[in-house]
Amino acid sequence: MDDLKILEEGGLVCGGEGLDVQACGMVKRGRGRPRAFDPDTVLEKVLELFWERGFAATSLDDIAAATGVSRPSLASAFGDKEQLYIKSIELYRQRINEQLDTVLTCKGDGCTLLTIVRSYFDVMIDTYTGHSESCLGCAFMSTAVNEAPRHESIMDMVQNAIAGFDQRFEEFFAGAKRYGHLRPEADPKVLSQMMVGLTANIGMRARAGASREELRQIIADTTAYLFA
Amino acid sequence: MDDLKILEEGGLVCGGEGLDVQACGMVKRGRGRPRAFDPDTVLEKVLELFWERGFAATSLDDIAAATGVSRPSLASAFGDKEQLYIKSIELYRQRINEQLDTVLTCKGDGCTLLTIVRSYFDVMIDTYTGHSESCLGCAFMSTAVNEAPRHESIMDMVQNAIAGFDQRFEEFFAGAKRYGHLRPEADPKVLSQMMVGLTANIGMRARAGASREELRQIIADTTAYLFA
DNA sequence: ATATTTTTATGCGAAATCGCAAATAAATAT
DNA sequence: ATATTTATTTGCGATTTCGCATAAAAATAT
Repeated sequence: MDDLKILEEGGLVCGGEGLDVQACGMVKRGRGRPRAFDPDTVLEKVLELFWERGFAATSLDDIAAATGVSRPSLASAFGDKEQLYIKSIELYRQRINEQLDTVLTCKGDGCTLLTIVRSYFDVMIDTYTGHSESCLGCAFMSTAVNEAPRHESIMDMVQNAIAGFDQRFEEFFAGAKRYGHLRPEADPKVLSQMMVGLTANIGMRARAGASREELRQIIADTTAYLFA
Repeated sequence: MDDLKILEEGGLVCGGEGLDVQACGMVKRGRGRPRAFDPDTVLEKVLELFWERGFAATSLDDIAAATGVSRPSLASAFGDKEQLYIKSIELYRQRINEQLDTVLTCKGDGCTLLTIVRSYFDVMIDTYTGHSESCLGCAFMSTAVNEAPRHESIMDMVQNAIAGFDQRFEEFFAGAKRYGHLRPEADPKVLSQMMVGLTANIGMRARAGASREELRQIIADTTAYLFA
């Protein structure tokens, strides 16, 4: 039964009428009335709202209005407000992690540490400035960190995310060092902290209205200093 | 009349009974009933609440309960919730700025760039971890930045604070360079960004529960890398 | 067809939240 | 003393907010 639920949640929405279940892909629809919305699409919209307004200032009514999904339906699909928030931020995190997979690897020709690091920051700057009219910045730093002291589950998620970033950068620099792209005296842990620091810096500035160009300039200068 | 108000707000509370007005200092009390509370003391408590819970999750009732000052009195003394928040954060900012005055200067003997920078971070780490049972971090980064997109006045304050920090660090490093404490090829602007980045890094980690020792270690390593 | 299962729609209720207004209290000015 | 000024107290009212409970709807299973 739980297995079925997992399949449902992960799956796409089938057309419905005369469509063969097999042709539709993995999903064997369960018993009752089907969802009228796609959870991932809704979660995307939810993330947008929480990202801009923060957790506390976003009401479930706001979310219901923006998604067209009623509060009880939201609750039954995602749990209470805190769980909904966490699921939406996990979506954010997952999306960033996928981009990091793409960006934080050496792709053969003309690929230096500096170019990799800069392509990472390109991704982050786009994320921080690209999704809305208003200044969003980093959803983690700008909204989750705010709530951490009073919400244990959010605190756990934040700690987890930070640890994940740390590990990822450390492995990246350790690899770079192994392949001789890094001076032998450079410490992967220290460079990781620098990366997180620069990321935090531009994340904060982005939410305070800094332009993409401004942020790019900061990154151009600081990465040149650290990695050129 | 406006002058008088300013004097009141800035001044100390006089004992009241047989005390000579002159002996009490600058304050000539106005006409009506005197305040039953000291605005600065109240603002201190208000800051504490906002700092821990954030702006949106802190109600005026919470504040009234914690300070013993009724909501209408708070409103008449400080304005609405947003203004109250801003005034409490300005207190935070002012206190940090005073500490920066103390810390960001060369005090003669055995004073290197590294020791100055580290004493700066000592101050910040104490600020971020020292004021409460719970993990507070940086009041700006953790709470104000969250609200910036939806509150113009808070956005202005955040931009102002960031610009102030930038300027301060730039002047500091420019001075250090003038006196030969810095390699000629080092750029004050770049180092300023590094400082802000490291500050943002530990501010975020502090709110996520990082211990003082953990933060000190990060700072010891990164500052050694940058300034040793 | 009928029963079962799951989702949706509607609405209630209790609590919180904030601004405001009226009455009271405590000081100074004349 | 009396008037004036400013703060405090008390409480109302409108709105928001969230969880929950009940009824209707839409699918599948038998």
